Amino acid sequence: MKLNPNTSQAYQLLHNGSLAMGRAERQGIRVDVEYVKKEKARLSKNINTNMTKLKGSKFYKRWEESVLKEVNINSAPQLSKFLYKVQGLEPPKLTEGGQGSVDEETLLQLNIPELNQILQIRKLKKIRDTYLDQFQREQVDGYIHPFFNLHLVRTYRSSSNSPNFQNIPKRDEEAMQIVRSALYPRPGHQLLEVDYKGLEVAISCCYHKDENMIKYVKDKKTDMHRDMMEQIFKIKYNGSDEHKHLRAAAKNGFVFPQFYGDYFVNNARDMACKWGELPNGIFKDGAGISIDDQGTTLGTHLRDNGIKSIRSFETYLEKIQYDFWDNRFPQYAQWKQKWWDVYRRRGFVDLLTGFRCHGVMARNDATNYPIQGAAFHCLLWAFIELDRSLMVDGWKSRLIGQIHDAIILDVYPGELEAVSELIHHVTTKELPKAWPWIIVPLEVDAELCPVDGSWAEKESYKLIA
DNA sequence: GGAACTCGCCAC
DNA sequence: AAACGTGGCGAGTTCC
Repeated sequence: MKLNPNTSQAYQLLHNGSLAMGRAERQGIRVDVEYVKKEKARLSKNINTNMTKLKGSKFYKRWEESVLKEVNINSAPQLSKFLYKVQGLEPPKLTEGGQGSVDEETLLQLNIPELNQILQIRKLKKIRDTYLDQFQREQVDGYIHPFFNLHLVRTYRSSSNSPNFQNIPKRDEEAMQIVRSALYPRPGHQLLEVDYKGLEVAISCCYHKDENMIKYVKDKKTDMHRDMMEQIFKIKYNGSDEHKHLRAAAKNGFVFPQFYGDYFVNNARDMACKWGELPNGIFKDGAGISIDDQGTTLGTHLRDNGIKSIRSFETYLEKIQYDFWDNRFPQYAQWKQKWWDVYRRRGFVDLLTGFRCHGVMARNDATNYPIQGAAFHCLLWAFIELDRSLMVDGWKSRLIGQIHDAIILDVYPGELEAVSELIHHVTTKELPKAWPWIIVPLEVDAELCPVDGSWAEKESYKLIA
């Protein structure tokens, strides 16, 4: 895959982007080194306690007897061999390389207490060895300086390394707390994070111009994921926590994978495993989350509606998939076909931002690359413009990083309001003016940490009053 | 002793 | 007809 900013506009974006990223890299993010050391020690103790417990189990003894050398619970091949060859269990899933998988989803499915213990140890090790270790290793005088690369990704997105600032835990509450509690703004400042809402969906509209999808993006009263939740689970959305959970299941288990090119068989399996009650998925009678005041469970509800097995859920999702592309978003579907045809004829696809993707591509790539790349370029354009503004106007606030569709700043509290307004203006007003091909409104969300507070303490924040 | 590989897992 | 996009990184393993 050849790097090819095909126009001078694209070149300028990379050039100015590199300079802006460089300035953010130089700023860095403060690390509480003492905290990191203490937290690593605490995790180590916790890991040891868990190890001791595990070693006392019959499971572990049987494992020990089956190997010549010492048992290594970090070794996927060793665990796979023990479970599927020695113990003779049926692998619920195979890896890419054809071995019995021992990833989290698989081990949960096997439903063995010792495996859950291994998962707990894995999680703590990940926090300690991937994140805290990295911060300690990479910090200089109490600051890390993550790199933000613009020249490494086939889609013209960015990447980050040393340490990677773009994969800090967020969803898992415990991991999020531990890791983000290590990161701070400069003394007397506060961290601010601004992210585009549904940026890739919005940018996809600029390519395919699907009227129904544009309506979803433009009209705040509509909600694509809520509608899909109602269709997939045959439930009227009521805003309860349980229904929010199902909305997220529809979004992350069907809608987004479909956008990336996945299909109903995988969707059905994933949703049943991830969001259902194991080991029998959402279809076990009486299992799963309750969906109303009477305590009816999702499993029962689906059975009442004729969906009695993963197989029948699959068949049902197949219909929904065809409806999704044939009726709901037909213009998006046509665009995907057209873009693939264009790639096969010419051997490349162009981005709305003046970049060109060459090289061997699979069908999904030809549509995913231009969307992913152009979406990031929106962020990059705003980043450059904000960097310039903050510098020209002599603000004390600084840009310190970027996560594909989000910008992270180190803000001087006295400038918070002015900077907020500037950010809102640049990201949602100036960008669409500069790039007229952006035909849907862009929105941003923000989160703010207390003055001298860590990144774990962020709370939702309105950019403009 | 290091390169290249697999596997697992974190983010968008 | 086919079937999930982009990264970085750690640990284990194999090969040279």
